[in-house]
Amino acid sequence: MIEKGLDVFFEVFLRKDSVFFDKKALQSNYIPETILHREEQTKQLANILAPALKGEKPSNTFVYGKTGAGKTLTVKHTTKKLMEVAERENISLKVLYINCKIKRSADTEYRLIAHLARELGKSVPPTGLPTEEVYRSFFKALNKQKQNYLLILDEIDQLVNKTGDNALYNLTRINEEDTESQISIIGISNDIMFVEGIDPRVRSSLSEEEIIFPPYNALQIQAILNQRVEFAFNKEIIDFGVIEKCAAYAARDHGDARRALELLRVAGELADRKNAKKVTIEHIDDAEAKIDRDRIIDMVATQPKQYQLVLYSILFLQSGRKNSLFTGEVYEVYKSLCNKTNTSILTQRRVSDIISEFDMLGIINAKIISKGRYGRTRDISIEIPETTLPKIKKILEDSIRI
DNA sequence: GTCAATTCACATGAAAGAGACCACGGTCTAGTG
DNA sequence: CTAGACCGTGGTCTCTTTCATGTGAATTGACGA
Repeated sequence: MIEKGLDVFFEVFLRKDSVFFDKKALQSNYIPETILHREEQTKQLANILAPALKGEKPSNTFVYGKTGAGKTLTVKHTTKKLMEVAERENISLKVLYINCKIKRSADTEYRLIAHLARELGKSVPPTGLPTEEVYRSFFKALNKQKQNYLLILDEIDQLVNKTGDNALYNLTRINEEDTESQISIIGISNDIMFVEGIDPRVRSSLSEEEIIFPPYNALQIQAILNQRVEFAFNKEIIDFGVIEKCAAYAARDHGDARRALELLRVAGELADRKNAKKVTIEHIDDAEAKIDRDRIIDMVATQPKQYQLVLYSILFLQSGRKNSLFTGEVYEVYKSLCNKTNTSILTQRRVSDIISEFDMLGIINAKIISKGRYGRTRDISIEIPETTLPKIKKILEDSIRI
């Protein structure tokens, strides 16, 4: 019976009209043919990279801008065009794109170099080798053939924050040594202040050129959305004012185009699920709420057990009363919770760090306050919307109690 | 009443340890010719 | 003789602990008016 129901469901699903024509255009890895409102930056970048076509080494470049400002998109787009010409003209040039933020991919020195070596056709184990060894392997691959490399390090600030500037220093020094190949580095960062913290030698050689991506304003986001809507949705599906609303939402926090596109996509999905003929403003509102909720739920559910215990302690304490709570109290509750669930107890030092990590994730709000004679502590309050709280609690209870 | 010293309850940093992973090379063992 | 199992060594990486130091204002207590 159920089987039959499913069959029907899938068939209906297949034949159902969708508001989407091609959802791909709304996904974040989609590269449109023309990039709107980034002409200036594209030109700058093209100017910097062009020498590569003549076999010269382009300057190392730093690209700044807030999330969703089109940095990655522009860089990818430009290098892609560059490669097309290079291939046509038979110029030996290679572009390596690495996102330093992706876990277990390139977020440490070892992994970055290992990743690079692998890109050059060396097989490097994910761990076990001395970093030196991996460098050697990488250099060897580099020298095997004369070629210019364009190394794009996306979210480079993550790499440096976590592991220091050692890797960057070594990479910039490759060109000083007498090697066959040359490497140009394009660093992409969300954080403008981040260069302040790195070794001056690295900084000067790394940021020979700088390109800054200002955030989009609401009008520009509208234009971008309109461009994507052409491809993504069927004709006349988008209700009046939807684009504007989407753009307004996204422009509200630093013109994040990625967010605007996600909003639109989720709104479309919601409309689909409700069998609506059009995507309306209400769908946008729902989508905004849903994105927020999903984000938090996902974050909470994927936390390690110890983290969940700490979070549960906070929720537990908060639900009992109105006033805010402090680290010491949370730690006491956490300890007893550990005893109940047979979990090893972490030190207060560690729990303190965990609390501050939750603060960074935006799940809680932890302000450091001084209570004078009565010490210094964090003033903790929960940032999760009322409506989502019960669900979060349920998730935590389920995963802790086992 | 005023002002500097004290004190609390943690925050914050640095360093080092534990344990999970993994590669590599050497040794042992069993199977093969 | 050789392939494969097994072990010890040495490496990375993440999560923790340990030890040390920092911090901001309420409180205290000496001091002077």
